[in-house]
Amino acid sequence: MQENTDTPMQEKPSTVRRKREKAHRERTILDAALRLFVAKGFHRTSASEIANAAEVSVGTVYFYFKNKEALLIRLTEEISYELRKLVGSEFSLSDGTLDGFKGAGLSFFKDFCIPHPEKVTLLFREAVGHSQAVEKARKKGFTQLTEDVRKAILFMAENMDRPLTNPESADVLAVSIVGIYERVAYNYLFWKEGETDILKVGEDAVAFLVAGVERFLKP
Amino acid sequence: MQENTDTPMQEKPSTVRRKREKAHRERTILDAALRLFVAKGFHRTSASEIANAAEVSVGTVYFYFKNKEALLIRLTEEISYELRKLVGSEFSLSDGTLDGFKGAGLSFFKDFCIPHPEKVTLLFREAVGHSQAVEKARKKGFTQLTEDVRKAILFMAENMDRPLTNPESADVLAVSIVGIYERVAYNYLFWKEGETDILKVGEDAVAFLVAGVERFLKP
Amino acid sequence: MQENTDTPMQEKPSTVRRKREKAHRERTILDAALRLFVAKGFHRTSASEIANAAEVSVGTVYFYFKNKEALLIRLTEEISYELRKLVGSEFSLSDGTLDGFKGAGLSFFKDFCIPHPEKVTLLFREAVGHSQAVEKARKKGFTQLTEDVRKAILFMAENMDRPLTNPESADVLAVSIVGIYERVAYNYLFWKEGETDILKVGEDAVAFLVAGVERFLKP
Amino acid sequence: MQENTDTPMQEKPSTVRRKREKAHRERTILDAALRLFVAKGFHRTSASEIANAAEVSVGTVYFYFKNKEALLIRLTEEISYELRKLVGSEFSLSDGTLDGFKGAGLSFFKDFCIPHPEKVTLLFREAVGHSQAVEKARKKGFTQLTEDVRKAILFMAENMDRPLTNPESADVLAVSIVGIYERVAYNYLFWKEGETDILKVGEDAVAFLVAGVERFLKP
DNA sequence: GATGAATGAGCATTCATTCAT
DNA sequence: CATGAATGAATGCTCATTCAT
Repeated sequence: MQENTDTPMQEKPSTVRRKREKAHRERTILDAALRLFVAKGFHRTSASEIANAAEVSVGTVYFYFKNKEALLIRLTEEISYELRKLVGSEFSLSDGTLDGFKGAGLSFFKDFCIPHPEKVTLLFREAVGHSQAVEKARKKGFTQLTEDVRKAILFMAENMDRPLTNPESADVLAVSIVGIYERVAYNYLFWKEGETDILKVGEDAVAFLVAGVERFLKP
Repeated sequence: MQENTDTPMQEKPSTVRRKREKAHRERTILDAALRLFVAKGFHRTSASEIANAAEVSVGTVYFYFKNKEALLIRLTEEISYELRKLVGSEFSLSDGTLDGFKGAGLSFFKDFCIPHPEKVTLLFREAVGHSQAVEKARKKGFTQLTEDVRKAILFMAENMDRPLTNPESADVLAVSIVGIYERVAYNYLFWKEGETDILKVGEDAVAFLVAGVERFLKP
Repeated sequence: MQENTDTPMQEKPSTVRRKREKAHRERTILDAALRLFVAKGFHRTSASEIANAAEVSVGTVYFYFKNKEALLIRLTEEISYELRKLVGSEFSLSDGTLDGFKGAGLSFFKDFCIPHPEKVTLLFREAVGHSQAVEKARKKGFTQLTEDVRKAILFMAENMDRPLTNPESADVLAVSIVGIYERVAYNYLFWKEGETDILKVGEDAVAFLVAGVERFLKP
Repeated sequence: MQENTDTPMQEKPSTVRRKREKAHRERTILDAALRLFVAKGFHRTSASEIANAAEVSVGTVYFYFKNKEALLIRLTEEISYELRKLVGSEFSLSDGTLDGFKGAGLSFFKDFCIPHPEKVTLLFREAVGHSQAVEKARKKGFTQLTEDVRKAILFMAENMDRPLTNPESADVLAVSIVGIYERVAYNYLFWKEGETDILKVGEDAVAFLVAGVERFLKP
């Protein structure tokens, strides 16, 4: 049993590979679960179906995840995080101008909804109406996203030197904006029969919400 | 064979009572189901629990409703209809002014969310993420409500002699507004820890959305 | 309330009508049950389906028949009786000659199977494998029919002055003959794909069984 | 990486044992089901009763068999196959003589009915009058058995140099013979009160049917 | 006699989860 | 770590039967 003494604390190569494989397995399972949850619904998807789709055994699914719900929670968290990172980075990229704010909004439609409709479905449909644990994750995701939007409004207001008439209103505005994103995305992505230009729709929605925000900024 | 010629086609008293009782049973079952679905979630509510809560037998539940899903669909339809009637009547009461529009919006919070939080929960949480049949009912409810809002915008625009810069945008505005209502209601009713003055919040939300609408009206 | 005194013991006209109507109702229900049992199977036919088909209420079905099983038993008995009467009368019509015996056999195919395939189905398929009570009726029907055949054999033997080599064998012959009728009918009526001339088949079967019987007659 | 080259493709001992255990479980369940179906009837036997009798859990029953019906179908198939193998082997053992033909017939009573009355019951009573799937299996079993008998007749005819007067009649003869076996077995095994010597009965039945067959052979 | 709403025992089936191998 | 057979609680739903009207 020789230890690699040159680089202490360094993990054994085999351990590294193990970790990579482990991460890979986890990913595969999560991807399969996402696909199935969206296609058939959480309740109509059984653990063994997920296992099949991921080409592992049921036991393996339960080795990586405590239970089926844990998969949904994990997906909810991941997607929430992804969305936040995307929108958040857009906001921080923006220089606190109205245009930057608009850009971030459009990015939601362009860079999230269009390339990842299944993630929209999971967040806005499949994660809804489950146990407290799932609801907690969903709430956390929405709350953080709302908080990001709220801060962006505040930052923009400060940057533009047009403070909010009532700073407390920022929260309502943020919640409203998230509500707009949510419903507009779901509506035009899944409920509209005719092919809609989601980007055109997104532009209108963003114009609408920006005007709403301006209403709360001092002149 | 004497016929009651005064009131031809009048049903026998006993038949009338039967019908009333029948309608009453249905109501009782629906009410019990609503209560349980909201309290425990649709899936964690069993048919026999509903029967118990309604003080009837399981068989009776299934005599009045094809299956458990039918209860959820029926509740979704009923609540959607109720909401539409409320908001719609407010809109039609409004005389096509911005104030009328605002009033209708506030009414949603004041006359629907506050007195019937359980209906909000059913519509915005429990009815989500189920079979196609439920989704269809949910879609229909939202679509009709959206349509009402859209027409209200158009009517207001015409009445104020400030036509929409782009009439096609009315749909996006309506969808956005519904999204605001939905998320604001859910957020402040169920997710906010501190006691929030939902009416205050509603006022801000309405001010926000009205400003958004004005942005699309020609000056 | 005048009584018709001319013909004492005569039933009141209204009572007569009642009886006729009662018998009619019963018939209608039995016919509906037969149709449904054959089409869907006994277990897959519900009492209310029978009621619907007979255009009466479930309660009425249960007024005339103790339970669903009673319908099956009654049908089994009726059809057994009908079959016996037909075959039996043919046998008694026959003058104790081989030709008479053959004629009775052919009559089974010609006058029973072809005009009433549904009765064949009930007797040979639907009445099988149920409760003891049904099995008892089925057994009785078969036993009596077998007994008729046995007596016909004995009568013919006597009449032809060719006694059975072993009189006790008559029973086995009769059972065998009934078995032939049963399976040949069922096979060619329901299991053969191609259109078979059931009468041609019947002739062969009868020739077969008559030869078998002759084997047991002294020369 | 050493390969066991002596016995390539040999399975691991544990795998082999697993397979044997699996087969054993299946057998145990089937045996329990057969016993119960015959004793109580298919419909009056519940899945959990089968599980109890087989000393496994309900889930295990459903792990091995799609549903309760699948058990009945499987039993029908197995018993049909067994019967065919027995009778078929007897026929093929027979050298195409009448005696061989008789022997095969007697074997049905001696080697099948007497040692396995429960199988007779399943085939001739419990498998009757169920869904299309069961009927299909039953039909297949009977059809194949009939076909075996038909071929035996033809073979015998050829071997004895006494061709059939009408070759097409062979099918009717075979069907008739199967009918005789079926009803004679069921009658004397389950319907006769007095203890009957089934072998004596079988001899008479076989004598009867052989005479019937001879009637169709040219002299 | 006729009705049909109400009953509730009964059952097939599913599926999340575990654990011996 | 991976497997997949085994578990059994849980539940939706049916339907024969009753009985008040």
